[in-house]
Amino acid sequence: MSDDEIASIARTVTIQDVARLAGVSTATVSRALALPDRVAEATREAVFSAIRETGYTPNAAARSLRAKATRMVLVLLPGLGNSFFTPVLDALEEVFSSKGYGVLVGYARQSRSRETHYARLIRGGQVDGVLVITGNVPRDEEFVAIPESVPISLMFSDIPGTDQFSVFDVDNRLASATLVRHLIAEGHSRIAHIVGPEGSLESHERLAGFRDAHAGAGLALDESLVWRGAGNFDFVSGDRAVSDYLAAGARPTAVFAAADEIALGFMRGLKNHGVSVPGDVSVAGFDDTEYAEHYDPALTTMRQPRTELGRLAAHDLLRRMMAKGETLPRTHLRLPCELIIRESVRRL
Amino acid sequence: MSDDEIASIARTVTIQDVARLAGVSTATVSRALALPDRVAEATREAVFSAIRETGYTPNAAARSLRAKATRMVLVLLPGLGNSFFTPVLDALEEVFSSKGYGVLVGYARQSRSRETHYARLIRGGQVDGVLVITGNVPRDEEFVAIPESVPISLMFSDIPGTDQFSVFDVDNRLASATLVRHLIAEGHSRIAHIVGPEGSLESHERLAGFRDAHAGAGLALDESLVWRGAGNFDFVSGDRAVSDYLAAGARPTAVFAAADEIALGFMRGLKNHGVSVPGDVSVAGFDDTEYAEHYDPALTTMRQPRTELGRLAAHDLLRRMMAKGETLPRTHLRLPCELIIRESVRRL
DNA sequence: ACAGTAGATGTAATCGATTACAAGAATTCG
DNA sequence: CGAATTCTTGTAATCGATTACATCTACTGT
Repeated sequence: MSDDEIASIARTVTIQDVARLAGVSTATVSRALALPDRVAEATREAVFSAIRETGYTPNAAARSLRAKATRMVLVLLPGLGNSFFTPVLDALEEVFSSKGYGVLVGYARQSRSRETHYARLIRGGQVDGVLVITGNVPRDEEFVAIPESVPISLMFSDIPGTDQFSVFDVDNRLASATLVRHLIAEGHSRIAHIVGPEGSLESHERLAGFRDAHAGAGLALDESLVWRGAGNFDFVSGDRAVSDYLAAGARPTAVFAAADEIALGFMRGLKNHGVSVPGDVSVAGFDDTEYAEHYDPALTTMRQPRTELGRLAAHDLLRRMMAKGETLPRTHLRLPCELIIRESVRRL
Repeated sequence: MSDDEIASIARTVTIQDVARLAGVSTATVSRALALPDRVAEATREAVFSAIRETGYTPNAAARSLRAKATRMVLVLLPGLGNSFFTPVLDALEEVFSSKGYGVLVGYARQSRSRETHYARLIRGGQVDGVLVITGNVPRDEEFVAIPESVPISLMFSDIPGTDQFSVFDVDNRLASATLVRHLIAEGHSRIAHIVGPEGSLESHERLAGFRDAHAGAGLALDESLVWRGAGNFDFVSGDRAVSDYLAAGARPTAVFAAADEIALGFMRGLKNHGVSVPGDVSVAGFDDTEYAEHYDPALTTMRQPRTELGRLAAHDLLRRMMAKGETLPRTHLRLPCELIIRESVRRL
């Protein structure tokens, strides 16, 4: 006990202190830690005992400086507001921390200074790798390019026109079409779509899939049933779409929202106007977030394999970070989505 | 453009490169950056121009080594499964990143190796401060004490018997009693409580508040209406409590769940058995997470000021980290909760 | 018994930025 | 005009760990 107490009060313990106590050089201490079988049994024990006695922990900054690696990855999210991201972050933390990497989170909300902050982090060598989730790669005020030595991967959204980054996503267009085809198969022919936020590639792709399904079924698409104006993948945007529904001349029998949160907000708003789901109108979402299953009514949706994609992206990034020097060819992994049928869609 | 390209391809730029290009010493470059008015106008411009040309960004590890500070804070959460934490993390990231600090997230799920990992991070000087949200301070395999030089604050849950850390929380007992008093005021006298996970201080306090309210109102408490067995603050635990409800001899007219997620899971489970809320039974939660408002029926609950508590805790930690050397007296901040009345509780 | 080899350990350079100290240049003032 | 003061800049030590290289010891085989 007194040992521990001393250790916690004394000035930070360095490798010098350990070396002195063990009666060896700092090189030997370092080796005992990094390559235990390259030091003699007795020495090793002396070193470990000294380490225990002093409570020594190597200084990360010194190690990083020498090794040119920080064992940190930066995960950039658009914010945590949407529960879509939580299992992703969960999976990432799981994999990275199990390999001894720290996970730095950054929210890439629309803020210039914040973007600069994160660009600096990357260019300052503070992180060994970056995962950009549904967003853009940060640039600093001088728009200086990110060094290629730091591997960057994108998740859930590609950046068109670049071949520079690895991508882990799903085929939003195909998944969207599959879902809408299901609605059609259930007997719906007047289907509306609450489009996701403008400027988002996923929104665009899902809308394309919505059109594909109509075309594939030889169904005419009423353009007045394409409801734009969602500011985000959130409740509020869904709630706002209620007015589109109420204003529609001939009301749709089914509504496909570009995301679960939008669908939930929409259904809640509908309820306030006495419209029942799926009695009066069927509703489907996209993502299969945790709340989709537990909402009342439980939501029919497309499941994105978020946890799996997170794990795979993490392992891929790990591989790249290890491959010091050579740059591996970019990975583009697309995992299939799965149609989850629940209560919010009724057969006509 | 060619400049940027060269900068991104060349080996990492150091202060030496900038000094050489600007025709000054590294000391001058460093000063131009840190104390601009201590270098001559002309020199400063030469330095900045060289920095721009090379795309130089100071190496964080080198700076940390010298400065003995990393400008990183560690935020330990029990996991992100519960949406309770997202606004907290949001607020923390907001404050810290605006002050140039990076936020490292760690999930303190029950895992020995993970705990060791984070304890090492702290002891290795990799972070300047720590925020432990609803959990314990990590210890490594040797249980060596955390150095006192790293400020640590706790959020939402105190660790009884310690005076070592600052705490930012609410009076769970009082808030719980207030909520239950509201139920009583609405005419309920048979009230059940779905107790939170065992071993959690908040669970314990909320149960105490539940009892206080009964005692205060001179109401006898039927111990068979204290439902334990929740594994966590989650849907599943709420769903599990449905069997307690169904098995109850004389059914309660209101149920107070120790957390919103539990309440939501409980209501969803009830629905599957044809029990309606608030028609057949009233339900109240605790926390006021985002979904409480948007659920159907919208949930009556106690709001914890999560964002505000997050901001205040962040600023306090920032102050402590700046105060290099002296240790400031610990802060214990309690913010009041607010009763949010919605649809899930019916007047009897 | 001795050259050759393997094993263990120490010496010192190195990573990149910061900063105390020194020194030189420019300015002020009596 | 010379001394004192202020500005500006450079030199070199420093932060703590890693590692190439050198050195020394202890075996091995003939």
